[in-house]
Amino acid sequence: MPKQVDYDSRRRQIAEAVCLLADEHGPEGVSMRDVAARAQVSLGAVQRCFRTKEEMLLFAVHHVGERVRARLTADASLGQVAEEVALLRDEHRAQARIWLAFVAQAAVKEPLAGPLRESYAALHELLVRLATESGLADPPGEARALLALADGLTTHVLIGHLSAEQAEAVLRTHVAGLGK
Amino acid sequence: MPKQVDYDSRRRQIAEAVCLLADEHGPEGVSMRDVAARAQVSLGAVQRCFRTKEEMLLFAVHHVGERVRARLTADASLGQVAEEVALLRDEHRAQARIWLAFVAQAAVKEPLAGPLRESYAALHELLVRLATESGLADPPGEARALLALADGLTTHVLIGHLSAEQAEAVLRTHVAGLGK
DNA sequence: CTAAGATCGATACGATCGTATCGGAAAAGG
DNA sequence: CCTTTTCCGATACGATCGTATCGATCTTAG
Repeated sequence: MPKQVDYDSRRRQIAEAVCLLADEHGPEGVSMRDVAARAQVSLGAVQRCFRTKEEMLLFAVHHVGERVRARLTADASLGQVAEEVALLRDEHRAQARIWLAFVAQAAVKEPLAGPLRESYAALHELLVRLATESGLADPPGEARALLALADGLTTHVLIGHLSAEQAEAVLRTHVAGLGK
Repeated sequence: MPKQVDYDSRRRQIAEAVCLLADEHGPEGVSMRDVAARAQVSLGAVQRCFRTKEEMLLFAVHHVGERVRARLTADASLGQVAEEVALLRDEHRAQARIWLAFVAQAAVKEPLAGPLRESYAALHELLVRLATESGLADPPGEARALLALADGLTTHVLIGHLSAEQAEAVLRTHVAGLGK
């Protein structure tokens, strides 16, 4: 048997390149060739990892979801998690753009929505658990509100409608008011 | 002088076509040719109205913003406006998709962000006025929170993470809690 | 009626896209 | 050593994109 290649690690490597480019031009604006160049592999290599471009994007969405989720389980309080989800810090601005890009794409290209819903469900579950531990009434409702608020604030920061500081203040106020 | 054409009304007609197509394939996925076909004009006519595709998209963003804003000034209460902004009703689902599509595009293509910020600023101002009339403390903050919450909920409905009913419930609960 | 000029729509062009194809390099088993 | 299988990357292909060009057509002022 000849050469064997670790396709899974290569897939991740390519997914990273997809994210970098999606951050710059949006996910529809990334071409297979640019991805290949960014990932330092040939176009053929990308094609061998993913039969089609959509398959590649799908993998990338899932990949991003994993990364965000990984950062969260470490945190403890509702407020910390919310701030983490909101991706307000400068160093997470790129991740926020990627996320928004995929969300918008998913609203129009149904297949992409699957992995996204998965990620949101996981976040929701985490927030429900924390809300329950905090003794809040209606944890599912509070979780939904917090998640939507965080997402909306992130978007408004990306657009430039709010500054990161303003968004953070709004989020903190909301969390502070949760104890009724 | 020969034939004179009302370019402005044609621009609006084309913008409508852009919206219809952006709702189906996203704003990057609409081609000049498809727009022309949808607007029942020739490709040349579109080119004469807008020198470039970006110019056309920019006009379309502004156009959508106007339409949403027009529907709002009629309403009165904070809650009504919020529900209207959230675009939760089925018949506004298309507008919501268009809006999200442009927002995502703007996060990556800076020129598009201008008209969007304009629209958001107008909405913010309206909410601030209503919040002030309701005697709330910190009207700007509450307005920002409400706008972000509505936006986030809309997004989550579009993705399929929440049902319209769940989103509406969250929004109503938040508004109800505004009186402290 | 006629000439001038705005509008028209068809067509051309070059670039870029996703995908398919294919001969050769590389590596492991016989 | 040689065959076999896997991987490689260059190239080809057809479609579609945004944009530019151009002669025909229509409208109106004189």
